[in-house]
Amino acid sequence: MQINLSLPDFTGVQGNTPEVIADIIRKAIFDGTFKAGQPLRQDQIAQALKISKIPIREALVQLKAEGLVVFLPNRGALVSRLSQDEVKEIFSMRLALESLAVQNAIPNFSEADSIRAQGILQIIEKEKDRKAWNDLNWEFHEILYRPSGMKLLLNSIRVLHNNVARYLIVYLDHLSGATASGLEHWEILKAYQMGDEKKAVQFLKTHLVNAQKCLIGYLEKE
Amino acid sequence: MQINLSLPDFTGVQGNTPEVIADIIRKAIFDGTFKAGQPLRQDQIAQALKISKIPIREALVQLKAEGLVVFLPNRGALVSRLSQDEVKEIFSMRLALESLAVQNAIPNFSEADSIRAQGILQIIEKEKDRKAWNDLNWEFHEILYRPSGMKLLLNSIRVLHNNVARYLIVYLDHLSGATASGLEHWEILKAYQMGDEKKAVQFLKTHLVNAQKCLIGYLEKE
DNA sequence: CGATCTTTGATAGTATACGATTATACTTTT
DNA sequence: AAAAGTATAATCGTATACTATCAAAGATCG
Repeated sequence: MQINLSLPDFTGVQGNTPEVIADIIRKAIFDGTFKAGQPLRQDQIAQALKISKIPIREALVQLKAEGLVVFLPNRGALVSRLSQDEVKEIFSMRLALESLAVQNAIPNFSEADSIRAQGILQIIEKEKDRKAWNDLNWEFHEILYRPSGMKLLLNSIRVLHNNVARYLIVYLDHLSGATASGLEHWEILKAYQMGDEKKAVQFLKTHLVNAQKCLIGYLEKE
Repeated sequence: MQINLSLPDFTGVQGNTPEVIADIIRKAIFDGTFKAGQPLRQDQIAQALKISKIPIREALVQLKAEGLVVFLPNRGALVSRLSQDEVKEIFSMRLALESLAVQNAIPNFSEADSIRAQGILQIIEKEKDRKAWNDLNWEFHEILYRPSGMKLLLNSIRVLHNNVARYLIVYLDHLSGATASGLEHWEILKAYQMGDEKKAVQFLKTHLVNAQKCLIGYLEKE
């Protein structure tokens, strides 16, 4: 069976192939091309991208390490499913790590950062497309954390964020919660502008707890 | 050139091959067979293990995701080096995540856990071999964190721990610091036994800060 | 008619082979 | 003799080809 699998035409893109492939598959998981629990057929992806399986496999191993994919023995890779407990765990970890980032970022948070963050918050309110909304959402949070200068930390946060964001993008009508989320964003930003670590962490916590509730609620209905 | 690379003879071991290979290479990095900065020649490892390169590469990708290995374009994989900033970052992340684990573990910490932990602390004091010492050290910490029931968290902690532990094992005369470390271990355990989260976290912090000092001191001499 | 065995197709996993890139050693030229 | 250029070797990265494994459909037997 030849499933019509549309993946971006990648012709001699920069950088090493497995990384590029991993990006493509990661995005496909985000936009719902690959749904949770779905098998990722190596031959099929290889055909769609017009390359061999080897770099695909390496990309899948990378995604496995990020938690987006699981391997079953002799049955290949699937898009991972999160249990409720795992979701709670991820949000707990995010809170711990993002609080750390906030504390280290605020002292270095510049006027330029502040302006960029405001700009994003203004755009995001009007954004209807879920995927684009999520990209902007991450961009905002990245502006908050990057001034910490902690690259490893930022990367870990990104991985955790991705793991829950993909559900919010694909499965939820998040736009209902988006306005609340937007208010929380402004609160966090205000705390940043006042250099108030404690408040920033506190609003971050509210923000994460609400997102968690939203996702857990969905998982319960399943 | 045929380097005499001795890796364990792996003959039809259980589980999927790349994982097993990753274990072998990981251990080789810990015991100094592969030193920081050293290139990991795929053909060479493949020969030593009597398999092809493909599973080796997948193992290396896995280790890359764990931060133990970096890939340079067309130059293959190297054992990664940590900068001072990265070391500090890792210890900060460890503190954040291990504190979280402590808080979630203490309510579920059983009498059996307590006895096992004591046993390990008694053995570890007499252990001279660095590698064995480290294994016991991790085993102790795992007993402290596992009752949290948070598997993803535990895994993240393990990865971070590994990243700094390999320096402590291979490059440092850690036995000088081992006695201090031993005392800190007992303090943490006592706090656990009393169910005192705050104290446990506090002693954990001391423990990590001291380990960090030790490692930073070494890196400065380099 | 139902349960178990067998066969067959699909897919994962691995080895081999090859092209591309980079490092090294040697030669040549100034 | 030093520098530059070229040839050679080593190694990475990927494609192709093969084998092992699993799942499902059909066949055989009770």
